[in-house]
Amino acid sequence: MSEKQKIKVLVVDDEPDIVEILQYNLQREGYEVATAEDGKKAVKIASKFIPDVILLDIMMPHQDGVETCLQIRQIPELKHAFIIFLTARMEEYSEVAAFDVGADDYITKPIKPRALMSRIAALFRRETKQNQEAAQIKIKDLLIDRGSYTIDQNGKTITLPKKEFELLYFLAKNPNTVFSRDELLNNVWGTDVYVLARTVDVHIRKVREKIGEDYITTIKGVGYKFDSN
Amino acid sequence: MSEKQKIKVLVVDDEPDIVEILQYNLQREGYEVATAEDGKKAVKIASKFIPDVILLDIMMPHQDGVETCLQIRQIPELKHAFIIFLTARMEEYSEVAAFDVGADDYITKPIKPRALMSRIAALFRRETKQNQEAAQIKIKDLLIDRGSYTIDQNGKTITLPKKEFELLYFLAKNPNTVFSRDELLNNVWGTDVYVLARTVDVHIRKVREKIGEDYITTIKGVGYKFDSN
DNA sequence: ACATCTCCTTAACATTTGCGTAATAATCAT
DNA sequence: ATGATTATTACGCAAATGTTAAGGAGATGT
Repeated sequence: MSEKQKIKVLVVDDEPDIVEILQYNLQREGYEVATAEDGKKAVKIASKFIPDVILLDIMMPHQDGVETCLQIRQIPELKHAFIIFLTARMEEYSEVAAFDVGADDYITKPIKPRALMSRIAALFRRETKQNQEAAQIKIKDLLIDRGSYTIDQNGKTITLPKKEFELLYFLAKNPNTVFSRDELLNNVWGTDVYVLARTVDVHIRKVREKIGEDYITTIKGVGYKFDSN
Repeated sequence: MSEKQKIKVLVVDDEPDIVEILQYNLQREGYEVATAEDGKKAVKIASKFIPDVILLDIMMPHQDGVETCLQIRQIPELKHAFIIFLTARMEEYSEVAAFDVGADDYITKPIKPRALMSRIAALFRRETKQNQEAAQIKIKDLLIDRGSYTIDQNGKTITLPKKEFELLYFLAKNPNTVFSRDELLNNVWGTDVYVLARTVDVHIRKVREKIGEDYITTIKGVGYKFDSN
């Protein structure tokens, strides 16, 4: 799967200055940003934009952040979005029935962009792999181990660069199945990169060079497959 | 779930934001709450308040959570109170140190209120202690010892600063597993510390400088791993 | 409380590596 | 044999990492 999927952030604040600062900083960090200037618009936009993170000002005209948060949580796709409240002062904490309605965090103004950015980034850091299953593929005399990014071949350890490893991993995961170059590009490189199909050939060659010629078969006019026989 | 007598919780943290979040949520759940902003005040308040549960930040100025925990355990009435450490960093002070001084559980920040609430509730249903983890790791020609924060390499003693030690310890604890910089930040620095990912590189280099180049391998585009071969 | 020292983080610069492309050679199908 | 497809090689570039240095915050010692 492509890792380049942008994380989507919705910024909701009635002060244009703050929205702008946050938007600028978030976009610079590579997030996809939408904005709303009040609660009602926020709900509307959120239901279509489906953000991963929502920065929500508590004090807003017409409809405050708490009410807005409640409504957003009604939307099934947003049940597990991160909602971070922005609050001017802690006294407003009396209004903070915030956590009743499912806020995940809150930040007091004035907002320090840098700190906020790291905080959001931290939300999406992958959890430790400790609990994660060791993704290994055993096929023929190869042990392809995703955890260590290495291949064991009869006791010999082979290290492959990222693309080569992922190419082999994908083919080995679906043995005896032919994939066209385009299919391989989609599955290994991702759908959002534009690369010549011939690039696959080069990577196939490098993999063969390192593990040997007896694994990946060429089907002329079609593509490549990992052969388990 | 209403008890005849309210369960008393003492919250100790130097960050007012966190204290408030916890206080608010705890009170909403029907707990009686007291707070303290540092370790010394915590001991003082605890001796009068006699809480059933103590939420204790590990990192605090002047007097840290471990020392505070020790002192609290001296108080006869609090011998059997539940003490839960709040820690930003998984590896901080090692769980060993924490459980040595009588902690019952620990929770890593950022704190998700709802999760914490159910965990506290769970404390009163069953008493479960986490498994202790090894204080020493033997791998290759290294003996990594948490207690002394030192590494023995063929009889030679190497002393590492905290961050470098924690980094090496974490990698060595999960050998042959690649961790991205973000994962390392999460597990060694913690989730609420705002640091550039490249900081990891610098620490990796310093560790390599001290123990040699033959332990930590770089997987370009992925991260680092401790290699046990 | 003050001065000192250590370590952490960042920034700047150097280096390396892997990726993608293109050019050329080999192979296959008809 | 010939056109088409794939194999192989080499190379430039961009991105990732390595490396060094400096500033500052917190800890430590006096």
